[in-house]
Amino acid sequence: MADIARVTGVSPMTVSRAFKTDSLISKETRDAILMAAEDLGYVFDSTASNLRSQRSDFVAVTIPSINNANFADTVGGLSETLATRKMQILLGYTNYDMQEEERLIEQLLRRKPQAIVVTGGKHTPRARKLLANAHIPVIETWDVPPDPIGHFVGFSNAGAVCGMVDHFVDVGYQRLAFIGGDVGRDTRGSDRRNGFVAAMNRHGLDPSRLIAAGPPPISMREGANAMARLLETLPDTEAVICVSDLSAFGALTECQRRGIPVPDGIAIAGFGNYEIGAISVPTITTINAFSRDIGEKAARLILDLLDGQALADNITIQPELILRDSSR
Amino acid sequence: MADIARVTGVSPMTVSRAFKTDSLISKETRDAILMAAEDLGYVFDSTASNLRSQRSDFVAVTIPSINNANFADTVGGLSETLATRKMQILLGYTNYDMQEEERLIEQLLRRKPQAIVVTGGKHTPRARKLLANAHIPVIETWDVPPDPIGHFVGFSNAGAVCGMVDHFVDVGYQRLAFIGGDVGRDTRGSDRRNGFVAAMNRHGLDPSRLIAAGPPPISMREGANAMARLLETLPDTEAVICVSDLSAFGALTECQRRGIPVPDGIAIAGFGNYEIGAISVPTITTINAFSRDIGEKAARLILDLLDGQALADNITIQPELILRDSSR
DNA sequence: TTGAAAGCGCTAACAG
DNA sequence: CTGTTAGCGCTTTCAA
Repeated sequence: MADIARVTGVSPMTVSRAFKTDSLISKETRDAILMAAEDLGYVFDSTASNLRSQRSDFVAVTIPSINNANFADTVGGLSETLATRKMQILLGYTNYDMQEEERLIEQLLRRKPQAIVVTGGKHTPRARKLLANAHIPVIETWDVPPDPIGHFVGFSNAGAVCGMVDHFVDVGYQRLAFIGGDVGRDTRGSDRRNGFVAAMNRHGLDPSRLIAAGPPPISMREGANAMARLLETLPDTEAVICVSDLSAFGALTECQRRGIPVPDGIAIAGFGNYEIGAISVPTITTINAFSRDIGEKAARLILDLLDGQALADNITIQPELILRDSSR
Repeated sequence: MADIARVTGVSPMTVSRAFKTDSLISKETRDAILMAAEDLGYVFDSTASNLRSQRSDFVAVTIPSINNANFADTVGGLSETLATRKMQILLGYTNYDMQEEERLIEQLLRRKPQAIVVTGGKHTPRARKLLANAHIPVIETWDVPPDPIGHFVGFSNAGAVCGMVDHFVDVGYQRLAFIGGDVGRDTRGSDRRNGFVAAMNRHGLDPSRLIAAGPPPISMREGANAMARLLETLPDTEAVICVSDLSAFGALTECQRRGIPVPDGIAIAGFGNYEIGAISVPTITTINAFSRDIGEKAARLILDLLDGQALADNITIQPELILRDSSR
């Protein structure tokens, strides 16, 4: 900026002003400065700007995995909405691990983000403390935390699966199974499994047909392997709910390889409304959790909180059951 | 740090040293400082650190879309390899748009990253200038640029598809088609299409069976729609190569809906070795471009360049043809 | 092994 | 509309 100021014959402060859209500065001065900047190959230094003004334009976001269309949609919604205010996302992956999440949160907070968005409502005690002490908006997503740290934008994973079980029982299925990950790591998957068990108990049905397909996330292949185990150990199962559409599709392919018709031989459902479930043959019954909406609403909430005009602290999403050809 | 220094009875400089792993400081002093820091809820300020030391721990990365398993794998490889040196990724999405890429590159460079990784070898002139002037390692990926800005880690998209056409012609297919996006936006997709046309011409076959399925990226649904058009307008097509496994799977489902057997009625191939092609029924012939390797190798190249000990400027990947059940 | 002084590049605050 | 001064929180540099 000093160089530009020298070339243009103004003070560094005026150069600084020329790069802000709002500040009052004459058009000619600004044009001359911007031209000189381009000439000199000047690149604005956000680091110095952030340090001096004590406000970054970062929003920190942690997701379990970058390679998941649902979380990608949430990040997309966040990113696009925050871009309207020139805020940038600082993204980290926890790999479905709370310890890793803690490390990541600590690292991200060092950048002094304006807000932080985390996935899920369960964290290590230290992570909770770090978030609470950061004195910035904290948004938990993809869950309805029993004890929110700050704010949340999410839905009940257990409740959503309960609704699906209710529907399946309604249309006459009795021997239902659930394919998910190993318990204890992916808390959203565990919550879905818990919702399955609770709903089965409520209906007086056997809740023990649970297949654990390995550590989350469960791939298509693991869904297929789980379906193979299910068909071999509990061949009278009438319908199976999978923790995601990806594992549900894997399960479907296993049936196709074995010549078992879906849904007449066995019904299959997934979770997450991934594109594959809408186009596979047969299409797959699923639950739409409005991934992109979660991101957009979280971003809007952040902007409102920063403006001091948030209407609500929390946003609860109503997931939608989508009935397709893989079930009756 | 001043607060911690006061509490601990040392100078701020000593506190600073306590947070570096290497620096020489007595064990007792460091322990006391770290304990005081935890007590006070101190969070290290990377912004100030970066400004003073004039080096960030950022590597900037631009990808066309976050919601793409191939690019996600590349970012995963980058991220994990760079994490070994405590470097963090600053990620941006271009949405397959060179103008947007230019804006993004400008924004990312303001953070003074240590290196920048971009997808593809085509950029606006201004973006090229910005990258060249940044005086940091620039890595182009997923392509073999005719005129590299700095370094590249990639493969020839055209060459990979050429190899696939050669194989198809070898095994007896003659009337081949290509399903891709509209020309002009996604340059990797266009390159694949060009590779198809070149190879067909080389074999003296008709290269005009080209279906444009809309602006990239092409979804499963768009692949299905394109296949419907292909079957209606050019029903004697023997095999179709799709720009990605996702569109290939969509095309496959369209055949299934119409009762057309694959590969006996028509053969289908994709690109990218997505999980879906390995598990669908039938499995889908594809090209493995080693997405994750691209990221890992780019990261390793960056680390070597920063250490001043890079063995090679560029890394050319050899894509691998994977023959599966969707083709003869 | 520790400390003192200076300053990274920008902008808040105030003055004109 | 423009300029001056000071300082954000750290680390480089030099000294002890």
